[in-house]
Amino acid sequence: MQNKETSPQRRSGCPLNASVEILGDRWSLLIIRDMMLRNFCSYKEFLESHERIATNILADRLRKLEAHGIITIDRDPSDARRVIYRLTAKGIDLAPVLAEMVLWAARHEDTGNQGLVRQIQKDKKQFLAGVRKQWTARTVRSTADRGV
Amino acid sequence: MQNKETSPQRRSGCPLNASVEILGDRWSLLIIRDMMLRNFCSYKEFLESHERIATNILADRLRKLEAHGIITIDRDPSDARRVIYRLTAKGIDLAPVLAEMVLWAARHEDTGNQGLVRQIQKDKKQFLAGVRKQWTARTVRSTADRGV
DNA sequence: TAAGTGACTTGTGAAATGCAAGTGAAATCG
DNA sequence: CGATTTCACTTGCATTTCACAAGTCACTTA
Repeated sequence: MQNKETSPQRRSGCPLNASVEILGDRWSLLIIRDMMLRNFCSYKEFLESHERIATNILADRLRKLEAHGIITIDRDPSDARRVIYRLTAKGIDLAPVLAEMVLWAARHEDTGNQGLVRQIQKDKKQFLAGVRKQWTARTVRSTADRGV
Repeated sequence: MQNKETSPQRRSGCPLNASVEILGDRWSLLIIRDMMLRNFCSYKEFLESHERIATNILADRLRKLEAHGIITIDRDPSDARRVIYRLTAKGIDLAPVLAEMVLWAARHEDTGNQGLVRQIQKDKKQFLAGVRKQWTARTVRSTADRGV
C-alpha cells in the first residue's frame, strides 16, 4: 500500500526512474496491455494469455499494480469466486507509453500484430481516444452494475 | 549478437512483448536516458549516475543493448583505455517512449526534475526534435573525429 | 618506471523467477 | 444433497538474476 506520500525509498527523484521502478519488469506492462486492449479482467484470462505468465508471478504483479494504484481488485457480486481486475485512471494513462513501445518495436523488431500497429500509426491521438472511451464506458457500466 | 532474423525465441509476436523483453528491467532505460539526455558515453559516468547501478549489471546491460542494436561500443582512438558508448538510430528512436514514461510518472508520482518535465509538457514534438538534433550533431562529429 | 585510470571480471549471498503441485471457497451438476 | 468443477490463488523447490565488494589488467600519466 503505497502512494505519493508514503512510497518507500526511490533510487532517485527522476520521473523516468519512478516509471522504471514501477513498470520495469518482464510482465507488468503485458498485464496492463491485456486489460487495456483485450479487455481482460480475470486471473484466468491473464494466465492463459499468450506469453504464459507463472501463476505466482501473476498474483504478485496484480498485488503490486494495485498497491501502485494502477488497477483495482474487486469481487464479482454475481459470482463470489471471481475477482474483477480493472484499470484505474492512472492505469489507463499508460496508453501513450504502450503505444510508443508498440511503435518502436514494430519499427525495429520483427513482430506480428500488424493490425494494432497500423491502427496506432494511422492516428495515434484517435487510438488513444478510443482506448480512453472504451475504458470510460466499462467503468461507468461496472459502477452501475454494482447497484448505484 | 542477435537481429531481426536470428533473435531467439520470443514469448510472443506482440510488439509490446518485444519491447518488454528488450527493455523490461530496472536499468536499461536509465542507461539510455543518461546517453540521450545527459550525453553520457563512458562506463565511469554510468556507474556514477544517481541510481548507482552495480558494475557487473552495467557491463551486462551494455552488452545486451549493443546486441540489440541500441548502442554501439567503440574504443576511443585518442585513449585506448576508454570505450565510447553511443546510441544508434534505433536507440534514439526510444525518445518518445522515455518522454511518455516521464510524463506519466510526473503526473501520477511524486518526482523531481520538473525542468525536464515542463520541457516535455510544453512541446513534446519540439523536445523530440531537439533530442534527435543533438544526437545527429554528435554522431556526425564523432564520425569525423575518427578520420573520415 | 611507479602510480594511477578506466573498464571491466570474479566471488558470494540474497532475492526474484519459473515450474509443478496443492488448497479452499464457491458454483454447478446429477 | 453430495460430488465434481471452477476460480483464484499458495507452497515448495530448483534455477536465474541481482547487489555488493574485491580484484584484474591494459593503458596512460607523472
